Amino acid sequence: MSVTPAHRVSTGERINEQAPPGHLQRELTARRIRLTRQRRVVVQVMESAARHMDAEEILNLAQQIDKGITRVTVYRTLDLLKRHGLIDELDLLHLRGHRHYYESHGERDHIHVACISCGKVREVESPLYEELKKQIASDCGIEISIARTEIGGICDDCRAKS
Amino acid sequence: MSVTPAHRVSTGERINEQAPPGHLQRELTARRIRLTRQRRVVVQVMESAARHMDAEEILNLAQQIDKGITRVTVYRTLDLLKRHGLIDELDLLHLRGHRHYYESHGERDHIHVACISCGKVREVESPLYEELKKQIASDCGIEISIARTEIGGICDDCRAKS
DNA sequence: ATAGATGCAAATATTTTGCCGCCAG
DNA sequence: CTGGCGGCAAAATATTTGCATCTAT
Repeated sequence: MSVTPAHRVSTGERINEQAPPGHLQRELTARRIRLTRQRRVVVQVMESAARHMDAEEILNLAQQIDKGITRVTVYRTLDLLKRHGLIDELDLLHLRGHRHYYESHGERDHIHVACISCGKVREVESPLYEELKKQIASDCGIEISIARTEIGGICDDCRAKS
Repeated sequence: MSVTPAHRVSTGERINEQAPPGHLQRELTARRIRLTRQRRVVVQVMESAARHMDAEEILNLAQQIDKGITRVTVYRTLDLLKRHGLIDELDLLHLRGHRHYYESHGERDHIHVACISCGKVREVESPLYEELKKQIASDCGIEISIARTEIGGICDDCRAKS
């Protein structure tokens, strides 16, 4: 049994390998949630962009598509998506201040592994993690709806340099 | 193999079962860090109080011991302790806004399991978790120094009520 | 038609900083 | 004695809210 590296590093990439395109939009429609022009744009940003964007970045990308989108709408839309469990809110161990990061929620939970020296963030999945969650669910008598794991340390590259 | 419930619920209790008293203070002395009157008080609060306090609560408790402690000093001291890896900073899944919570770091990492309905937070340890961390460390080539897992869901009690 | 969304501006909340006098070592 | 620390006030960030207007369904 081994961890599955997602081979996706968060610095600058803009690829979404996980959720099918239009996933979020379809979820909203299914839930009878009003699809405004602005929500479409924010959702599009969340679907097509890399993970770990903070509200500011999301706003910038959204305004690139449609000037008439305000910060407030971004916050409100993120909150909406969050409440429906469609996106996750992370802090990535507060490595870079107290910003919050958002990412669209894929099928399976993944673990964020960050280097506290260079700031690279990898995402990994592991069967062991799924087992752990099952065990906690049964031992604590809880029906798990959110699970978040963030791990920090020094990566090989950074250790080699020092 | 089974999860070890810590039987410690975070709502209101003020017990520290984990670190020996004076642990933080001794660490600071060992590291040649100046021990001011104010730091002593904040450290005392962190050592003797329950986990999951936000800056506001820490300030209140500190001022109960010593009026002349300001919010700024609390923030600066928390930052100091954080930088030295002596306390952890959590957000507990942002269940109650964007506050940050602090707890003094015990020997072993534990998982925070929160009910998103009633807000209760339990802490559990699990051998499986230790295994998972080892696996990630070797598979990702990283020397882990921080690990944080937060799990949210509906607890039995709340499910029964609805 | 109308419930619910957005925009604007202002309010809140939270955390950080500059500067200067003070104290632990 | 002296370099780091704490207090004060103000700044910088980050997020939320009230209200009037607009729009998706």
